[in-house]
Amino acid sequence: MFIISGKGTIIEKRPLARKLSAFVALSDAELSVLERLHKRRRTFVAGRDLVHQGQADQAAYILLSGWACSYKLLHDGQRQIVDFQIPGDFLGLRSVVLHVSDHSVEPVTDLEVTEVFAADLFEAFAQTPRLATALLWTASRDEAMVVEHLVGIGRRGAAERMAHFLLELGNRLTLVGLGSKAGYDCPLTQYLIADAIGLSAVHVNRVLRQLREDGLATFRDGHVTFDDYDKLAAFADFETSYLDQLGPLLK
Amino acid sequence: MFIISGKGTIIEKRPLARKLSAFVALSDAELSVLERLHKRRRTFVAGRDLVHQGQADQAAYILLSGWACSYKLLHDGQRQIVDFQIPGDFLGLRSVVLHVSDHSVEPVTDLEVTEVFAADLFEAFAQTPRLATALLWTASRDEAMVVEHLVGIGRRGAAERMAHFLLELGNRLTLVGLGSKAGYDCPLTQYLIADAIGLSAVHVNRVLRQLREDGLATFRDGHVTFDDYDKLAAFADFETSYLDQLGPLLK
DNA sequence: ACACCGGACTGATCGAGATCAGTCGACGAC
DNA sequence: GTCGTCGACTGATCTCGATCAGTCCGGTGT
Repeated sequence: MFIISGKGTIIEKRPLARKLSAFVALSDAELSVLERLHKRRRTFVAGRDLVHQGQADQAAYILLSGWACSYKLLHDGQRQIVDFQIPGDFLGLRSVVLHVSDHSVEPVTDLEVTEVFAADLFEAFAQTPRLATALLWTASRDEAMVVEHLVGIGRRGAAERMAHFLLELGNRLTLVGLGSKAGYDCPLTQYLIADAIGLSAVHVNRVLRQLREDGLATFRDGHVTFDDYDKLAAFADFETSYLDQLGPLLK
Repeated sequence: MFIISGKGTIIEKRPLARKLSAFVALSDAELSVLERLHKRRRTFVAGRDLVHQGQADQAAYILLSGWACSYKLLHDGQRQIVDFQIPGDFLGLRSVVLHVSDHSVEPVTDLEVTEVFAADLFEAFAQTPRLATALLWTASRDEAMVVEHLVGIGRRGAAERMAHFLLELGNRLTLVGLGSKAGYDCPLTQYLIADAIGLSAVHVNRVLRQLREDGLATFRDGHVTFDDYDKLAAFADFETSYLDQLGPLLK
């Protein structure tokens, strides 16, 4: 095990730093402020909620390893998964600002996170405004993703939706070193995907089969393979600009 | 014409101040910083886009009067309206942070706005951090609305979706003095509503008829009437908490 | 006075995806 | 070893909402 001493090592070990570094050249000072947020390490086991809809909570989390999902429950028991979180993502940032969580967060796999209290976060912002801007940028990017998700559910057919979903996840994972244009490991079940893209689990299965038979992508045994990345991207009308746009204030 | 001299008058004339004042007691100093943002008044005519998808722009707008909508276009010409903006709302705030707009904004009616450059906004934030927090709160609330919208399209049936849509708009309009539990004026066409809630215009019409015949709500001649507010809210499973939650840092 | 247009509205038909009702294989508990 | 469970997978049927193809009405321009 290494002691974190240099910039490179931090970026390697901290997916959040790595993600931000893809867009801003953060100074050593800024990286170390970021590093100091990672004080309180916690772990969660798969399936037990971190955050409950309606819960008043004061802490956000930075995801270090594992996958989570944020979702909303309807009165009739249906649920809509709003987004999945992967290493480097924040959990429950909006809950902190709005004081009460409007959604729940559940680990998909076992998780490692660092807990960040609102106060620590605001203090870090005060010390390094560029960091605050970088996080505002992350939040805006998250919102853009939700909007894109909305468009998908509202207007795209099931197969395009699925293709778009797989591509977006791939893109995000690549950014933190967990994926490539060839594919990525993916611990999601077909039920989880169904709840995310607004299909029934049955139909998810059929659509996956279709993508497989058309030679576009394969999802099997916890691994997504892009059989023909470009064809898949064309099929899904996948536009990456909402994902990898630089913040103007960060250049 | 009046000269704005007192707090009451500003709140009356500025829907944004009114909206924020429903959640934070802004001081006279804060209100006047807010007022000073309203320098550059502009008007737009219905139908001509303010912001184009893919456009690099530096200014955001505060809506003073009229309605707008933000939408995304798909390659095949379909569009998904992400949200409608009413007086007191920001237009294109996310575009400023991400540098490039990921969506377009079109006036539904003629508009009066004030144009705010990013620099002015950040300067105002530096002067009064509470104002920055208040706007962060607005942005979070907008995101919560998009999420709720996502849940609606993903999981609610057409009629509930419509009911929820009408109720949410009513709630938002009430906050700026343009609506009540009885109803509100609404310049939207059935085509616009269709593009927003992910239905065809034909089906919007049928669903509106159903709500009318069931004695829940009537939308006719540019006016929405809540015939039975409570029954409608129960039908739509309408939860207001995501709309009127206080920010904890603002109390 | 007439043509034209946009928005509300409607009936008939079609189709994507939900739902129902299963099978099958892997794996952990006892 | 077998029971129970969970996820992947499939065929048959049903249904919600899309699509097609109109009508009707109230402007507005000529």
